[in-house]
Amino acid sequence: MSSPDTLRDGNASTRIADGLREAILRGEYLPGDRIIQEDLSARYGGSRIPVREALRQLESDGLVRLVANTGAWVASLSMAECSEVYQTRERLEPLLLRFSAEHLTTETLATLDRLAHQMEDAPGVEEFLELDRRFHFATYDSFHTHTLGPLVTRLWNTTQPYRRAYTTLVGSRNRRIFHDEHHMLVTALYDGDLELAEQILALHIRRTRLHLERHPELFDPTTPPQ
Amino acid sequence: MSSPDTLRDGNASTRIADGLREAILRGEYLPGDRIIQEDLSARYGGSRIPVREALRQLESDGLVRLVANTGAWVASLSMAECSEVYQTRERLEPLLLRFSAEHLTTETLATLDRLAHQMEDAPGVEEFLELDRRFHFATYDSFHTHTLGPLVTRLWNTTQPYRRAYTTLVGSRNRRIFHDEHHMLVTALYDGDLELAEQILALHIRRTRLHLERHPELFDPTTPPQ
DNA sequence: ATGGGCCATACTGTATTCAATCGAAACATA
DNA sequence: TATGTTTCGATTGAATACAGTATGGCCCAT
Repeated sequence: MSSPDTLRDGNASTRIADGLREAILRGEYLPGDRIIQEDLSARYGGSRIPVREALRQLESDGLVRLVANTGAWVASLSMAECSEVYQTRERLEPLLLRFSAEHLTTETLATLDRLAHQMEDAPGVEEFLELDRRFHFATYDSFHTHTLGPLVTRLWNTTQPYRRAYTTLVGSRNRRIFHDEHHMLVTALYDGDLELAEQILALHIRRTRLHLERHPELFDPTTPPQ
Repeated sequence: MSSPDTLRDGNASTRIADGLREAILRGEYLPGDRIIQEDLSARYGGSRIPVREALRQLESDGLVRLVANTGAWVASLSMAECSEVYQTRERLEPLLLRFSAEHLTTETLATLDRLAHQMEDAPGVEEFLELDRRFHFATYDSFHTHTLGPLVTRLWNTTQPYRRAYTTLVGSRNRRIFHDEHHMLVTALYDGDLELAEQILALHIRRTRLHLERHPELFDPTTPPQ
């Protein structure tokens, strides 16, 4: 859905925002890490002005927390907040899936099937996460959206560190049902049964949330300071 | 949900972003209007630096469209995009209502009832829009959310100009059912029937969307230039 | 007239510079 | 020792100044 490290847009702030976003998603920065403007200037080149604009952007994206006159941190979620995001996804993504599925081509279906199988052999956490993301976004890509697509992307982004932490923690245990759900989703899409596809996806997201909720130790314990 | 013209945060960019956001919501700027950085500097004081940061913020909020090296415009929606927002709301707001309704107090219920009745006597478009917004956000306010509340606020904000245009166009025709739905919602909340309340709200949003879709002339006809 | 190319102008993008603020460590005091 | 206070360094916030880019109008050729 997003083309990474494309140097699109001449301007530096977009380049920096994209770079930092990818770095956060890659896990290069962790939730709670302090972000120093000067460091980003040095890393991406340029002065602090475009860095500041980039940070504003990422704040609105929910990836960075800014406090006036104090600094910036990589956003962190409490378990309740993460659950909220997942419950939001549970309502939104089935709708996006429905929109997109109406325009699904056989090539895309083949791709989905391939991705679902590749995931079963994913050697490590990073490959697993990457393939999972590509799988789901492939189911959404057939519909050109203005609001829903970016919204869903945002919800995936803010929770990415916790998916990584969880996947790292539990290894490949419990993955069987995860893969099965993917295959069931592909089958439902293949059959053109959108109602069923929506339900499978909702359950898939819900089950993942319930698994995450079994591990409060992964999350920020602090009550967000309002 | 947001406290307007509170001079919170010492920093200028937040102040400017809040000011411009409110101005757009008040209809002082219309979709498609060009925004000149220097004008905002003059209007809100300060240099262009915080103005630029504010514009980045509002871009992520979906209220402003930025094109590199070219300029900024108040965001405009095609009818399809507006419909998409409404369909998104149709899925999200019932969830938020459910979360919030669990903590609803009798005072809030009384407020809701009062707002629903006040709306019936709203003398003009602005009062009507304002009361409608206050009514719905009052149903959501009892739950302190991290993601869902701001998301819903955002969806309301981006479609605000079109609600205003529609309301202005049709006057007070067809409003009866609108008020009835509000009263039904209050009753369902009063009875503690969350399932029903969710359904009423979803239908309320859906019916509004269908009404809007009868007036394509209100929307931006252009295909967004990618 | 009409279409294409060139230039001026207005605006945006960014670097440099200085001012304001926060937080932590050192110090004083009870 | 515990607690309040002061100072100082690090970092953020913002203004000015300059560089880069797009756009609209003008001129000229057809």
